[in-house]
Amino acid sequence: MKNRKVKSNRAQADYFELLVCQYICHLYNITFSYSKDLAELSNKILSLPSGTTRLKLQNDNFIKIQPKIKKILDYEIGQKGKVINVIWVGRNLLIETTSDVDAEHISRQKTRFSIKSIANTGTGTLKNLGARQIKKYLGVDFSNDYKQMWEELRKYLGDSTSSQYQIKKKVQRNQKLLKWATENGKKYQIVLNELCCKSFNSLSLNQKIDFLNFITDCNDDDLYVIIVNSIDVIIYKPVEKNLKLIKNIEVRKDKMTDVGYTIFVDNKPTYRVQTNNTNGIGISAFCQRIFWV
DNA sequence: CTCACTCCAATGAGTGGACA
DNA sequence: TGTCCACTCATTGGAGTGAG
Repeated sequence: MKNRKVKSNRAQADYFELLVCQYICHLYNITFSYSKDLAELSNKILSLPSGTTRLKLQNDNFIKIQPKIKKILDYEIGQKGKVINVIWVGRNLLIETTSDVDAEHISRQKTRFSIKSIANTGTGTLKNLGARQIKKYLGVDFSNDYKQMWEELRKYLGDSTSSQYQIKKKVQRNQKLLKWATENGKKYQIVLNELCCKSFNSLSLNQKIDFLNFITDCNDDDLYVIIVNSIDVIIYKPVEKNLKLIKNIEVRKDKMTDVGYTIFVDNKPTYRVQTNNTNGIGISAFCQRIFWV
């Protein structure tokens, strides 16, 4: 898997989600209606570099979580009645929920799963905030800086007419241009990081709690998060992370980096925040990604 | 020197607005 | 009304680092 040109691929995550759907259908005698998607995704993965290894990884990870899924559902069936339907949520409800697979019970209640299948170590991205969420929760409007970054890049290239898309392609193809754009973009990452860091600390405690509850998607009582990587399977219910009796939440700058900071909850480092461009430094929109510490 | 962990980079895909 | 593309949000991989 070393030296791969294509790093990650959505198809792998989609394939994994469908394996879980298929398994739940099999457990409770429900017709699996995504066979065609599963076959197409399998072919897509096989066509990528190290395709066989990628597919094997998903299959191996899947085997590890089977008993865990069954255990959860057997418990939930006791509460909500038998499972009558399985829905592949995928990325259809991106804003509304982080659930990937929903099992629907006869009572119409649901048990939902957010599933992450990771090759090595780590727990995956908890949340990725675009400009809209950054403005909503932190009150930081970075749109003028973003415009300015592009103006500087256009000025350097002497191109004020091409679309951003065209410029992006041009820069990606040329190492010298890419280097310049990256260096220019980094300045803005640092500025945005600083702004967000300051803004967070000036929020009221309730605003901070709202923000963190949004990050963890912990208002959904039916949701389970399952993370499987090379060393173990991690399962938790986000709702159990709901912040109630919290006295202090604050942000401290990481020692190591100027595009990240750490959110401390009652003096315990809990979340790591990373300020980046989403699709290449200096040539794409800004975002913040949140990880477990 | 090795390996685990941290930081962050770069991809795919959905959505909706602009504009023909 | 169809096409393009900017923007948003999700995913995982790889380079770098430091403990042993």
